[in-house]
Amino acid sequence: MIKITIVDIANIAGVSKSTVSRVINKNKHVKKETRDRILKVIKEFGYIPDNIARSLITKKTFTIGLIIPDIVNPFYSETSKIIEETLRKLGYSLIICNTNNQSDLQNKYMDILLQRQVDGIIFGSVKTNDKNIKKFVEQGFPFITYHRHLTNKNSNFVISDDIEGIKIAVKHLVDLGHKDIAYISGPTSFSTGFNRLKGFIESRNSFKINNDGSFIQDGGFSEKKSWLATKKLLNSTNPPTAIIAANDLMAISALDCILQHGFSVPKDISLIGYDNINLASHARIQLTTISIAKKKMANLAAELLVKKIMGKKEESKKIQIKLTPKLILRKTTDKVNRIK
Amino acid sequence: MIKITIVDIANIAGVSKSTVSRVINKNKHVKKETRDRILKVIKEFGYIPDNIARSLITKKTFTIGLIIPDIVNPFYSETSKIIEETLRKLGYSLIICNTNNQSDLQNKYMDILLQRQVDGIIFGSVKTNDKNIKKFVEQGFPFITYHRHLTNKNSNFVISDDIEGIKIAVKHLVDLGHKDIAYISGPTSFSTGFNRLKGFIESRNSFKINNDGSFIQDGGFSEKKSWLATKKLLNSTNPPTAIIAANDLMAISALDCILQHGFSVPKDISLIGYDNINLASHARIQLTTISIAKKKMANLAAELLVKKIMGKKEESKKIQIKLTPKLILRKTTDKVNRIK
DNA sequence: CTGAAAGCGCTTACAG
DNA sequence: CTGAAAGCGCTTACAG
Repeated sequence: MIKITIVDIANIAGVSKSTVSRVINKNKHVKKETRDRILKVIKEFGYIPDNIARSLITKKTFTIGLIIPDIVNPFYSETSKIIEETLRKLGYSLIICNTNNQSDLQNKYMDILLQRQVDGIIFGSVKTNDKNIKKFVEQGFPFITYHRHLTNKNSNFVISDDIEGIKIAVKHLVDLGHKDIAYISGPTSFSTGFNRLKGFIESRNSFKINNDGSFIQDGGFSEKKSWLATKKLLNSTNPPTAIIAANDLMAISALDCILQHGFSVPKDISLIGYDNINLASHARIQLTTISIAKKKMANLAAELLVKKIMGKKEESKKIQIKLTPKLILRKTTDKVNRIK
Repeated sequence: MIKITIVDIANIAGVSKSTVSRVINKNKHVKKETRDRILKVIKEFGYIPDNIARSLITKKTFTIGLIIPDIVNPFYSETSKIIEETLRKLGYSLIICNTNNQSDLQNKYMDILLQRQVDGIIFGSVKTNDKNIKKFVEQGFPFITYHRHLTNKNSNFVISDDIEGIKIAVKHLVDLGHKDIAYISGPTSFSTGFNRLKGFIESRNSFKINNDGSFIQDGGFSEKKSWLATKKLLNSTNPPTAIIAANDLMAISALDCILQHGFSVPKDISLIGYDNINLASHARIQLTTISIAKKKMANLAAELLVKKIMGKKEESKKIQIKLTPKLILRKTTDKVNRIK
């Protein structure tokens, strides 16, 4: 199949390629008859302008890169879908990159995306102190993070208020009479892990409940680590009556561990997750969790980044949005029940 | 930030841009000293060749489009991840497109991808008779389908043997003494739906078990429809003792329905899914299912498409691969137990 | 309202 | 081993 170009269309329609270009770009200054004639030829020959050639001049590729840890993680597949949909409606395509939380891979992806001249990058996961991404801030390269943020004062982000989220969870358990509440944390190198832990410590102090150091266990945002952390909590001399996990996957893994050890949820142990992934509401899971407005978050991240790229004046200032999380009550929390 | 180009590098290194180009493209015919000098300048100034300009000449974008129904469906997120990883290692980027099974959206995406000059397209979902995609076959545009195939004799695909898969499921239930086996089917406009149903009918006949017409219910590959189909089966005068669902999400939805109706699995009703998604193995699900070699499938689809694009002679022939599925025994099937 | 010319940042024969 | 020239398929001032 021979490629048909703007010159072919111009020749057939008996005009110059400049005029054809004007028609393609919906420029007003073309006589109606000329425009109609050209449009007809374009349709007849199924001409599609070459975006590569266009991009070379306009310096716009209408492509955005999305860098996330893992598309298999439901949180990221759900938000990716919203981002992709939002971007498509705005005329952009999405290049997807899974880093598996490896920073060398993330750096490689950043290079690849820059070489491909993407118009901007959305990060679904950043370490709070990521040096390479921080460079972007100085260079003025358009990017935004969602879910997690950088410490950098001028970075753009759309996140959920993670400190507040854990406070809501602790308050719920305290209201149910729990005083021995354990927390399975995520890595504090991420703002999510850091802020959620911060929220736990702060509210534990303000409620004056048991602040046993062993009640804080590292789950590394990993199902396996969470399982092991839970086991440790269950086998301790003073096991907690409630557990909060820093995300749902860890909570569900904790649930698995608790059941396998012969305990019952919520009778023996109350459990709260975080994120409200689809799986959390399944009939056999019914996990009480903290919901973050992930659709809104994803949608805003995509929309605001595009506005920034398009250079709307109002959007040239920094984007820093914090959405409010809320408690989703299901079947894994109940009044404290001290068997011992 | 001013963009640094090949001309800048050439000037600084005191050579022509042709020579710089040769170095970038790892062309042998450059004197070692010259090469080293240029490489040094490139590194010093952080020069990154512009892929857009390159693509305009080479007609290669090293970009592949992936068209799938829904990245949130675990089957597609898991296979997408493998595809993305495989492609990255081969130097390609992935543009992702969610169609939600809407054919107009699929057509729109095909136009977008063509305009962006992708080197090829991977389809994770095709209707067996899709006319627009069939056109690609005639035009010789490089593409491959995985999981589902077109009827077209010359199309490229990597699939799992779906007829065989259901036969394995039926045989397992028959071995457990089941004679009243229901089937919740997917749309037959997809090869998966068609072949799995075909497998069910064929093996039901060959085993000479109850071939009641009402035992085949349409679940449309939808959780909601599956739930309703299951309800219908449970409320019938002669309910089945076992149910096979054409995919795991439908099976898990069926499980939910069965439990909510006060029946027990597998005591009252045995249940088999299809696909073996991660969720199927969860402690609270434990779904017996048919596993398809999805990682291998995704990996092969990506690898073979790239080979085809690179024009290796051996790969210029059509790619038609059928992988063998297998039974994954868990906790949702048991010997028949006729309570009535 | 329309066209000729320059140019985007590269690669690729063609010479030497 | 290296350079000058042409060209990929467009857009964009500049003229008229």
